[in-house]
Amino acid sequence: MMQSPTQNQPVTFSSPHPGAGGIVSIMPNSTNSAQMFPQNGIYTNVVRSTEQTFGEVNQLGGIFVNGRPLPNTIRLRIVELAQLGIRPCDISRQLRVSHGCVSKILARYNETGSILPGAIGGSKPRVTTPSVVNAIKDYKIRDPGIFAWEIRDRLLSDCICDKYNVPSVSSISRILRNKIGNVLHPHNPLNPNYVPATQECMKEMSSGSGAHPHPYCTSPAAMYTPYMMQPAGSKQPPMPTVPTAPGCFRAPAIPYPLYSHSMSEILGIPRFDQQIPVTICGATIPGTNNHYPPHGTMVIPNENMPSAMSTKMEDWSRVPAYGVTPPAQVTSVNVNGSSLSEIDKNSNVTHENIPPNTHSVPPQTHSTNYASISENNYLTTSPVSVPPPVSGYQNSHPYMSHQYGASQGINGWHSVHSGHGPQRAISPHNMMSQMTQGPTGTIIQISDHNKQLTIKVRMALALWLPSMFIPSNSNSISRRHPVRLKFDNNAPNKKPSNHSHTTGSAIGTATA
DNA sequence: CCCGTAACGGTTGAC
DNA sequence: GAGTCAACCGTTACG
Repeated sequence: MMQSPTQNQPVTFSSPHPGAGGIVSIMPNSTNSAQMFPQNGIYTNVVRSTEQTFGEVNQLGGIFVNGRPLPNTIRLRIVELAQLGIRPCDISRQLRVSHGCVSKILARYNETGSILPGAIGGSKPRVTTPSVVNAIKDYKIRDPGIFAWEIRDRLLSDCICDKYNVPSVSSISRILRNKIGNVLHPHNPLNPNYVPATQECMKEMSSGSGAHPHPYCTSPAAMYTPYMMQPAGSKQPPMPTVPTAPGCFRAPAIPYPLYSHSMSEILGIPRFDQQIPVTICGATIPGTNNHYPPHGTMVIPNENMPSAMSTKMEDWSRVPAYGVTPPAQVTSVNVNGSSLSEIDKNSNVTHENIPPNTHSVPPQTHSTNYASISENNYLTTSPVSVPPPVSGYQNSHPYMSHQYGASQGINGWHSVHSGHGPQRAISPHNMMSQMTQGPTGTIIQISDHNKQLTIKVRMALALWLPSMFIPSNSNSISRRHPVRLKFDNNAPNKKPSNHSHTTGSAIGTATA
């Protein structure tokens, strides 16, 4: 009964597989159709082909990826159901998520207010941040005889560090030995007993010898190396240059450790976790600090956001809907009635390319299918009449990743904004993040017209997520989304098998 | 039966 | 680039 409208069309994937040349186009046929298109939202014959790689079935019949977080949609649904008074055991059964996981997610939510999973991987954050090092340097300059343990005490008493991130005495000693020592050099201007460098010193520096056998080398280059100059061949990127913007409209220089060699930073786009407060004539612009705390709540005020949830929403744009980045993208999707592939042959949607989002879109009823959980907990779909979109946006599936506008751009996973209507540019990179929320969901909108942020529609998730979670109230979907993904209602209404679907689906097909 | 939690095997990313 | 390590994940079993 349910059949994708794209089922008669080739499905184009943007495959990360190098041998695929980046793009894979697959025409559905009798052998791969079950994997490419959901049957009642379920991908049949998928676990068998992909369970070696990812996708397992728990005791409740739910699909999970070992080691990876549940989709945000399910995490949100768990919290929503709990707030409706549904018992955790019932939530567990309904969503086919283990009760331990439900318990953990709810406990985390109650404790932190966040439904997002924690930061996976990586190392502990460094305690010897530039500010701490500078403070230590300052202490040492003011009192050259100060002991490391005294510095440690002062870091605490001056509230530069707390008991959790204060460096150890040995760390302070190492900093003093490796980084602070040259500050006390008599030729260093930071030294209270500063002695101007001699001509010989300057000559030595300009000679390009570059060899600094010890931190008290007379070369000024050595003196300033850790903080002022990057030695030749240093892996540290150079200190960012001061922007050329007018002084009253200028982001402060970012300490160089925040910079990396990522594509987005090469292009000058800050990471979402970068803390870049922007000031205009001395006043900090609210919302321009895109800092993303590990479990923090990034609250973007919006008048449409119910107060009960407004303080609980995070920056969804940064998190893939299933934790793992889908290895394939289906880009032949309908965008506001037009095939995406028609809009952009390269599978990228730019803001400029998206059809205008006119607020004069007449009220219309979509025949878009939205899946729902039936009483017997089988996943079914049914046509749902969707109210006219607010402000002309067309929504995607209510519980697929695009509900939150999550898509992956050059800066990781971004939310999607069609780029119509007034764009409020922000500094430093004209990125705007706006979060709105419907009755059960949230949309983040980010636009970046300076960088012409491209959007790759993750159809693989779009196809899969409806089978992972389905709202009980299809009318409660949020309706603002620039990309409309239509699910035809011609697919056969087939009773799903517990072991017949996983996240693989089109992904495995595309990467095969 | 429900719920909290430790153990387990797995993934991830910084170092 | 591979290895190590410590964080996280969801499932499972136990009390």
